[in-house]
Amino acid sequence: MTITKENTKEIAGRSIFRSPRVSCVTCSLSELCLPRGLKKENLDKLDYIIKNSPPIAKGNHLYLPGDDFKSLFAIRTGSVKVYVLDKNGEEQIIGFYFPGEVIGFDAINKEKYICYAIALETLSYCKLPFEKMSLICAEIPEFQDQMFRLLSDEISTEHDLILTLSKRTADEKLAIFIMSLSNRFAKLGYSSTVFNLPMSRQEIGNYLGLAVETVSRVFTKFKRTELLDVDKKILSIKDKDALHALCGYNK
Amino acid sequence: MTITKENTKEIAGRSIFRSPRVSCVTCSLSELCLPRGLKKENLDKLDYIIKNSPPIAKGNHLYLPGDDFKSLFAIRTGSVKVYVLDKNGEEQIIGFYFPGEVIGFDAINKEKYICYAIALETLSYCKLPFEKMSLICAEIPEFQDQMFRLLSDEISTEHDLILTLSKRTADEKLAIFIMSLSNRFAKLGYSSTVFNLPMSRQEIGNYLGLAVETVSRVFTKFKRTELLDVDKKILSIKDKDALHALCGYNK
DNA sequence: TTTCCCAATTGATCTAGATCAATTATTGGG
DNA sequence: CCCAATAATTGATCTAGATCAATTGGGAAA
Repeated sequence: MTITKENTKEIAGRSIFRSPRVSCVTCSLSELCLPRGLKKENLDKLDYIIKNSPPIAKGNHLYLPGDDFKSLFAIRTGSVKVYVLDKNGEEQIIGFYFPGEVIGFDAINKEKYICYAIALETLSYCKLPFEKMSLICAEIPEFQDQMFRLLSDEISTEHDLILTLSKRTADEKLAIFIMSLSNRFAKLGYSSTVFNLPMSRQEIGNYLGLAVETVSRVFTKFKRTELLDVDKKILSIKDKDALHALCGYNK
Repeated sequence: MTITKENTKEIAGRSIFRSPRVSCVTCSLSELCLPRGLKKENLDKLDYIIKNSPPIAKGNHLYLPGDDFKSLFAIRTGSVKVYVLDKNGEEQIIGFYFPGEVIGFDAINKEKYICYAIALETLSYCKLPFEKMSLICAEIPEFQDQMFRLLSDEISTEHDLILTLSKRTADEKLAIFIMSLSNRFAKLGYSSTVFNLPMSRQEIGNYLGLAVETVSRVFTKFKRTELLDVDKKILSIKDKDALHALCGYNK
């Protein structure tokens, strides 16, 4: 099946789903997201251009490859999977993204999105029009700095993934993956030890370059050796030190 | 051995090595490098801040992890290997860079370099002081655009590497590697079919997540099947189509 | 030129993780 | 609530590529 914007259903704008107009000034993510370190008056400028979009349901796409690049997207709640399709139509996952994280940077150069971005669960997000952002960058040095930092951060994250993929065993890959989630959730103020896995085992395997069966077996092994518990989607870390040790320097 | 700036010898500034002051305006790489698409008058501003450093010899480091981040580096001639050391002190190669390419982006966020960058052969480069670059970005919109494009490009390149590392066979990895070099050399105006490999087999393997022996065996196989010839460091592509086919969508 | 030292190649064997296969949850649609 | 489709687990086997081992080749120093 070819995926198009048309066959990914948008949630109806029913009042129950209609989020209040959220501003960067009051957003709980402002210390993680784009606004980090910006002064109040600059935040207002940002608020002026950022479009606080209505939530979309699980399974909907934020963008598709080939769409004209207009905006970056900041995640407010929920999670996103970014992937491409290879020559055989096989999904190849590039990353999972959570609240406070910004996606779409890889489209800047090509002026088209080159990946698929799909909501793994009900998703609310802010749309960041890139042209306008560029203008504000030129105006507010702190904001330009912050943009460069975000881009740089994305590059660092991918360096880490590169090292994980090319030099680690299945056990290490999964430990690194879990610790990465744990750390990101902790930053968001959630528990670092008990959390929900919004993606399937299949998707974890795909992302880490492992077969599903291997992911499942490593989870079973980690349960047996009391590193963690995982029941369906709920994961709880029982021996953080041991997991951390498996990660080596990463994470 | 711990690597420090001190034990990487700088080439003496002997007249034979002293390069003429090269400006972006006259540089043959200006259509690939930072200046791409900039108007003459803006190029002059760029020239004013860019430091055209004296060449360094093979084996010298451009920067070390932990050094304060001051500058990006644009390669003028020669090639650079960027790597980190893992917990066991093992080298982990992040990338190889050639003329017209810019390195150091991953340091912006941390304000420290996080990788090693070493010259694989005699290297000439331009030093791009980041603070000053930021100022020019705010002044010249085209220049800001170009900076964003370069960062975005780096992210795309790493996406490609991620896909290569996690989903490809040894044959495919090597084909992708060779085609990537071929394409980059072609852009520089060099032959796309005959070129020099500035890195060792060991380094190719490290970069692609393969053992040296595997790299050697795949080269032998490619020679046997007439895809290419490789004698020591000189590689010549004999069947570009077949190599391209092995790459799938990449490159 | 000779010697030393790595880099590269080639062969033999081993193993982590893939693939194939079967079974048992789970989930979502009607 | 039921059923069909899908996700996850577990077991058995296979294989690409790692590892171990030995040999060859080439370049730099004297």
